[in-house]
Amino acid sequence: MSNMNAIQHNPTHHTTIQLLQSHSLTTLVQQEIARLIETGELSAGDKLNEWSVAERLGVSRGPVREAFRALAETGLLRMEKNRGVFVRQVSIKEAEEIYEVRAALDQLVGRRLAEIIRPEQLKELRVIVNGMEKAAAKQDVDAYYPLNLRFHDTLVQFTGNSKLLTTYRRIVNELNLYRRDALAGEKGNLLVSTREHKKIVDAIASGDPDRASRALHDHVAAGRERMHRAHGIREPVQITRARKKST
Amino acid sequence: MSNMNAIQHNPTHHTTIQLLQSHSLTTLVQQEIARLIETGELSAGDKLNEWSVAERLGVSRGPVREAFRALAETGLLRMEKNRGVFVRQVSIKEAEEIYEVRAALDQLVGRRLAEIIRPEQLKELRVIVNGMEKAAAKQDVDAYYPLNLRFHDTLVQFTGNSKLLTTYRRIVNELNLYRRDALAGEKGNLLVSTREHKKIVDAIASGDPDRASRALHDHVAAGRERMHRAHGIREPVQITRARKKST
DNA sequence: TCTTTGTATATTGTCAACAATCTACAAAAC
DNA sequence: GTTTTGTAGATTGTTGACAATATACAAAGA
Repeated sequence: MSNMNAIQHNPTHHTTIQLLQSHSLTTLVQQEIARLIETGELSAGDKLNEWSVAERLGVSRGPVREAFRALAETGLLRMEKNRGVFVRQVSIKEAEEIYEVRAALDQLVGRRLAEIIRPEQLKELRVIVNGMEKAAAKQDVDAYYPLNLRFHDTLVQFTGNSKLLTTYRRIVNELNLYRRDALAGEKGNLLVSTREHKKIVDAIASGDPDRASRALHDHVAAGRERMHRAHGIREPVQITRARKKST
Repeated sequence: MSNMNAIQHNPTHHTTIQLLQSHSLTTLVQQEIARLIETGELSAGDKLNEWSVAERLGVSRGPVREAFRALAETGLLRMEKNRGVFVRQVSIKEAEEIYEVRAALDQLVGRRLAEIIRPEQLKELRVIVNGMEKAAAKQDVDAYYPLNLRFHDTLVQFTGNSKLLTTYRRIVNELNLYRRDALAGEKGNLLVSTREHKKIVDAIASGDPDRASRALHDHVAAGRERMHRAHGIREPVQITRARKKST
C-alpha cells in the first residue's frame, strides 16, 4: 500500500485505463447511434437493422442489441418485437407534454441558479450568448442550434444537481427528435430567442429566484409557440402559465 | 378487408396475442427483476449474477444481459464492466437531488390538476386517502407504504401527461431504493403524512393552481425532512423553498 | 508475520449458429 | 381483376461456446 504513490501517474495512461474499464462495445455502439441521431444522420422513423449496424461498426449483433435496449429505454429508439427497432417519432402531442415537463424543470434551474451562481459561471454563460448573437446576426442556424443546446445544458450543469441534469437531458433529447423536422423556417426567430437568453442570464445574475424562474419558463413557453408556428398550428392547448406575484 | 369484422374478437385471445407480441424474454426478465427490487427481495448493493438469474428464470444469459442494460438505464441497476451488475445504492446526497426534482414535478402536477381534475377522480383520490388513514391509525406501515405510492402515482396519471408520468416514475423508483432502508422508524409520521395528503386533495379540489402546487411542494419537502430525521441528520442543504405570494 | 507473486476458478464480454417470426411476392382460386 | 394462399428470403429472438477479465487463495520471499 505504501509505495502505491511511487507509480508515475501519467494522465494519458490514466484516462486510457478508465476508457477501457468503462467502455464496452455496447457502450460504444450506444454512443455512436446516439450521435448519429443527434447529428441528423439518422432521422425519426428510420429503421435500424441489427446486422447492418453490427457490420458497419465491426462488432457482432450481441452488443448492438444491448445498445438498442438501452437507447429504447432513454426514448431515442422504439422496439417492436420481431419487427425491428426504429428511431423514435415524437408527435406534436408528445412534444407538448415534453415542453410542459421541461418548463417545470427549467423553472427549478432558474430558481436554484439565482441563489448559487458564481461570477465566472455568469461569464461563461455570457460567452455562449455572445456566440449565439453572432450566429443570429448571420442567420446561421447551423451555428446557432448547438450553442442553444449548450447554453441550456450548461445552465443545468451549474445547478450541481446531477439527477436534474440526467432527467433534463433525457427530456431534451426526445424534444430534439421532434424539433429537427420543425427547424426549417426558424430564421426569423433567432434574434428573438437570443434576446430571451440574455434576459435569462440577467435574471439569474440579479439573484432573484422568482425572476429567474419566470424568465426560463417564459423562454420555454415561447419556444413551444415557435414550434407551433413552424408547423402552422396556432394554439391547441394552454401550457401552464407563469404566475405573477400578485394575489 | 370487409369480412375482418366477422372474426370473433374473444377478449382473452386478444390479450394473449398482444402479450406474445410485446413480451419478449428480455421484457419478462426486466419486469421480474424490477419487481424483486420493488418488493425488497433484492436490496440496494446486492450483486446480480447473470447465470444465476438466467438459471432461475429458465432462460439463457442473452435476454438477462439485455434486461440488465435496460434496468441500468432506468437507474435501478449499476453496471461495472467485467465486475458485474449491482442493485443501485442511492446516497443521501442523491436522495436530496431526487427530492428537489420531484418537488418541481409535483408542483407541476398540482398546478395542472387544480385546473382539470374531475369529480370522480377526486373521489378516487379520497378513497385512497381513507385507506391511508386507516393504515395510519393502526400504525400499519406495510399497508400504508403502497397506498402512498399509489396516491402519488394516481395524481400524476390524472394529469394526462404521459411524459410527465414516465419521468416521475423513474425518479420515484430511485428514491424508493433509498427509502426502503430509511423506512424503519416511520411510525410516528403516518398520521402527519396522511394529514398532508388530505390537504393536497382539498387544494386540488379548490381549483386554485398555486395552492395545489404549494401543497404538493410542501408535502415533498416534509417527506425529505422525515428522511433526514430517520437518519439522524439535521439539515445539510436548503431545498428550494415554497414561495409565498407576497413580495 | 506480512507482503508479494502466481495460479486456479468464477464471471463477464463477445461471437457465431440455430430457431422463430415477419415480409414480399408469386401462384392459384374466385 | 381481385382476393386468397403458399412459399422463399430476410430479420429478429435465443442459445451455447469461447475469449478476456477479475477474484480468491495458496505458495514463496522478505
